[in-house]
Order: sequence, then C-alpha cells, then structure tokens
Amino acid sequence: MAKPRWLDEREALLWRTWLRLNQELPSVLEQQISRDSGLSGADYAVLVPLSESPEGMLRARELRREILWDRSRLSHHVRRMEKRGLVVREECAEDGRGAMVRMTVSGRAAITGAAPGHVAATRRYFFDLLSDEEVDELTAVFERVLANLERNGGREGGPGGDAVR
Amino acid sequence: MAKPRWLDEREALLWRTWLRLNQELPSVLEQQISRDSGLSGADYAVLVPLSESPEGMLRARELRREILWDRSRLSHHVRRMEKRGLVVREECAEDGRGAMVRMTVSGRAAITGAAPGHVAATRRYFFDLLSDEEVDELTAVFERVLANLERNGGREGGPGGDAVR
DNA sequence: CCAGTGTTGCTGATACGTCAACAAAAGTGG
DNA sequence: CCACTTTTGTTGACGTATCAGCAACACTGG
Repeated sequence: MAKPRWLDEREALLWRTWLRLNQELPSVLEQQISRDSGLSGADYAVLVPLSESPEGMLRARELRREILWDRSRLSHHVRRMEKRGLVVREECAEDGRGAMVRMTVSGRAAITGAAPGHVAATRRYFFDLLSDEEVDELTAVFERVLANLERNGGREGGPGGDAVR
Repeated sequence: MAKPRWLDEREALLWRTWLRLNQELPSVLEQQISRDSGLSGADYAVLVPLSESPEGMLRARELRREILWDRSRLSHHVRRMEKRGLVVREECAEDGRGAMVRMTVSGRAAITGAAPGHVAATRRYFFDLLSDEEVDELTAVFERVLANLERNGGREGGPGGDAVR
C-alpha cells in the first residue's frame, strides 16, 4: 500500500468540497436549532425518535438503533438531558436490564418548538438549492456509498460524528 | 414560521441518508487513520496544510483559514500535538501577536506514513463507487450549497464538525 | 504621540464523546 | 438446575470541542 493512485484534480476538488460542506452545514444547522430552542443537535437527535413513538417513550436499545449511537454516549447524554428535565428514565417491565427513556412534557414542548425552524433551515440551506432530479441522484449515490460502508467498514454501534437530524 | 412546508417522502429519505453518511463515513476514515498511524482526524487535518507549505510551517492564522477551525480549538490542539512532538510553536517575526506552527521531523514522518493508507481508504469507501460524471455532479451541487451557506449562515472562524481530511 | 478599535492567540470552565471495566439480567447448552 | 456466554445499560477516566474572558499587539484617525 506504499503508493496508491493519488487523487486527481477533480477528485481532490470534490473531496475538499465535501469535507468542507460536512463541516459547515451541520454546524450552521446546529447553531440554528440551539439559538432558537436551546437544544443541541444531540438533544434533537434523541427527541425526534421519541416524539415519533406512541407513548413518547422508547427502550434505550431501540433509541440507539434509530440514531446509531454508542451505548455509553446515549447513557451519558440521557443523564444530562434528564438533569435538564427533557426526559426521564424508567425501568423496563419486560427486561430487567432494560431502561426506558421517556420524553417529558417540557421535552415535547422543546422539540415541537424547534422542529419547524429546523425544517425551514434545512430547506433554506439545502433543499431549496436542489432540483428534483438532484435529490434523487444524491440519494442514489449516498445509498450506494452507505451500503458499501456497511458491507465492509461496519462496526457495532457506530460511534461517529454528530447528527443534527 | 409556525408551519413550514414539511419534507416530502423523497426529501426525508435523502436527509436521513445524508445524516447517516455524515456520521459513518468520517468515523470509518478516522478509525482507519488512527489505527495505522496513531494520528487522529484532527491531527491529520492540521498536518496536511503544514506538509504542503514551503517550510512545513504556517502562521496559526493561515492554518485556521485552511481548516476553518476556531481559534481556541487550534490553540488547544496544537498544544497537545506539541506535547506529542508532532509540531512546535515559534514566535512570529513580523507580527508580535502571531504564532508560527512548525511541523517536526516526526510530524512529517507521521503524515507521510498516514497519507497513502488514507487515500486508499478514500478510494475504497468513496471514489470507487462514483462514476466520473457523478464526481462532477456532486462537486457542482456541493459548491452551490456551500456558496449559499457562506453568503448567509456564515460565521467567523466556523467551529464545526470534525474533518478527517 | 495617543486613544480607540479590531485582531491574534491563550487559558480555564464546562460539556461532550470514547474507551475500558463493570454489574445485572437474559439466553444457552449440558 | 447450573455453569457459561451474550446482551444491556452504567460508570469513571481521559481526550477533545466550545465558550467566555483575557492580554498583547497592530492599525487607524486624530
């Protein structure tokens, strides 16, 4: 693996652009969420699946499956969110190990307040700049890359960069 | 801004895919770098511009401009890298405030050793899955989004997610 | 020369993510 | 039923990122 084929001009340009976009877009969106709702991107990521589930409650394992977080990360973050009154932990009836994470009233209020602004920002900074065809093309490419990633480089829970969601 | 147009089916799919890719791809690449060179993605991001500059040395300000980091982040990270012997700080001749960051011999060895494997991984997980046309299409789309981002949402140094580079 | 202003980099406090180690419960095969 | 393994969630330690505040310097107009 001493001397692999280097990136050519066009590839290098794409790579730099991609890295930069991945740095800037999530950052701007997180700031937007945080500024007008006090939630972090991580908070948002946790609250979204909860808000979509029947009781506003999910087992930690399910939550992790949705957002692809490390066990430890979720545990720590839920503890912090609990301290802020956004969620509560309850014990799981069917499985003695399990932990249920339930959204509080104030948690639901937070996500309900934050979502519209976030979707609007998503449009303004992303979807408004894409044609319908481009939406489909990007989806196809990303899914292809993701599929390959999971076939090979996949790890268990997949710690990783933050997701605004 | 109470009720913005929600994301339709296809848009939501793209968004989820994008978030997931942004979480997984950088994570896999960072692990790859770290595993076979002991460098973190952040180390790599710092060392690349240094390795491309004439003396292996840049003023902190320039370095920040290249990688779009916060002042504080760079300062902290350079301190840690200095402790590990990858770079050294020197004072800037022309500007009394300035700080020069210089790559050490061992720093250059590290990046030289890490780069080929990283480029190979970049190919395996990204470029090998794209056609030539797709490379150009993606570049065009990303640049459009980035340009809009900098026109509006731009902040100063731009703290943001990590870049593997 | 000076006061005012912006820039540059550093630091300490705090929040966050990752890792290794752990405990408890559940599953599994004898 | 009993050892053994796996799954699940928690914790503490550590490295890292962000934020507010600071000090030193540079630049500008008077």
